[in-house]
Amino acid sequence: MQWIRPRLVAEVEFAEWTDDGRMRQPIFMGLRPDKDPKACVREEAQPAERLVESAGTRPGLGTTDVTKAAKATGSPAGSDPGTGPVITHPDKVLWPEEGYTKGDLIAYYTAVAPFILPHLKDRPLILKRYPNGIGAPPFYQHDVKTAPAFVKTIPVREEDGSLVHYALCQNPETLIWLANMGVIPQNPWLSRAPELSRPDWIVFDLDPPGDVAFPEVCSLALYLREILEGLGLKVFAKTSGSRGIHIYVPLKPAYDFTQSLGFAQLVGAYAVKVKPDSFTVERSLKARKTDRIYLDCMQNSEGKSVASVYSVREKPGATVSAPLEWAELKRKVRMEDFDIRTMPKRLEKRGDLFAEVLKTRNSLEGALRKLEKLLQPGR
DNA sequence: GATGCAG
DNA sequence: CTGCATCAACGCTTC
DNA sequence: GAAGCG
Repeated sequence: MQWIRPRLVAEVEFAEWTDDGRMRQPIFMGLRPDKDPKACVREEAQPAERLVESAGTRPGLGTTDVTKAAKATGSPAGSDPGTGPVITHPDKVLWPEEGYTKGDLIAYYTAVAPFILPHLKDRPLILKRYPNGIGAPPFYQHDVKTAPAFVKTIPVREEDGSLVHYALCQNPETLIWLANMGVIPQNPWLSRAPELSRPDWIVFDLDPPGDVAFPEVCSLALYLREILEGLGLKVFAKTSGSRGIHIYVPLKPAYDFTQSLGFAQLVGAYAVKVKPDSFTVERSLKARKTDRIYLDCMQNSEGKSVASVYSVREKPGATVSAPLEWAELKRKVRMEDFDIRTMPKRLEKRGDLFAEVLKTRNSLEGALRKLEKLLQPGR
């Protein structure tokens, strides 16, 4: 048993709700010093909640205040489902160059929670944790053995027979808890519970080498869009927040990973066939020509993840993965235009430009027929 | 960043 | 009590 | 067989 005194507690009001119970408008009240030294909270590790709840995951209304909740219920903070996340070391600097702290990260995710949560919902998360900031080595965590009650997890049987409990991010509390654990980007699977072996999107990662400028990446993203739309697919783009562009092909969850990966690789082969001086699918860095954009299709394997839209990246400037309208790819957008400070304003102004991704359900049959025709020798 | 275990 | 290890994994490649 | 790659 251990006693923790939270130095600060998050004050977040969750005021409005959509019909299906998702948060619409969070009001981040900032971080408040814990004034009462006696208001120590006993944080007891709990076995993570094992059930996947489709409904009823709605977090507690009102101010999420650990201290108050603990007092009110008289029970240990971690064991009360109505209790919010405990924030530790909010002043810890995670981006040394900019001086951005863990508190900044938490404030960001709180602000964008209503927009990012629908994209994370029901997707197992691969936690990539940076407890000591982006300049120190991170570590990965798949199995979430202990977590507060508000964190839902889903058991997944691994190939070796072992059981791994993946976290699902179903509510704002979990988002804050993750950020507090040093999780900077959110890395969800490409499939959702309960259909974990059926991806509901394909991602093409256009990853430029050091000597290809961003406008060139944008122009090739537009070209890949032409290819995919020519196959009859509705597709969407976002910045990766690192150097490249991610193109999403939303799917009806009807294919397995072998099929979606196979399709992605065929598209990759076709892109290289048509523009061999621009694209490469060569995975080895050494064998890869340094003036070509790496079209990474291998991310579409089972159990892999791609940094989600609105994820903060572990990069200088605390850039975020930002959805783009196709017209924006033709204009002068820069990766650095979208960061931890500017994204909330853009969301307020433009709304969720990736909302359609969750409503679109492409089929692959027709596209595959067309693609096979295009790939026939002699064409 | 949190845990659990060795010393 | 302090200190230290642990916290993933997949297909494919080249060395 | 090990190590690199994303």
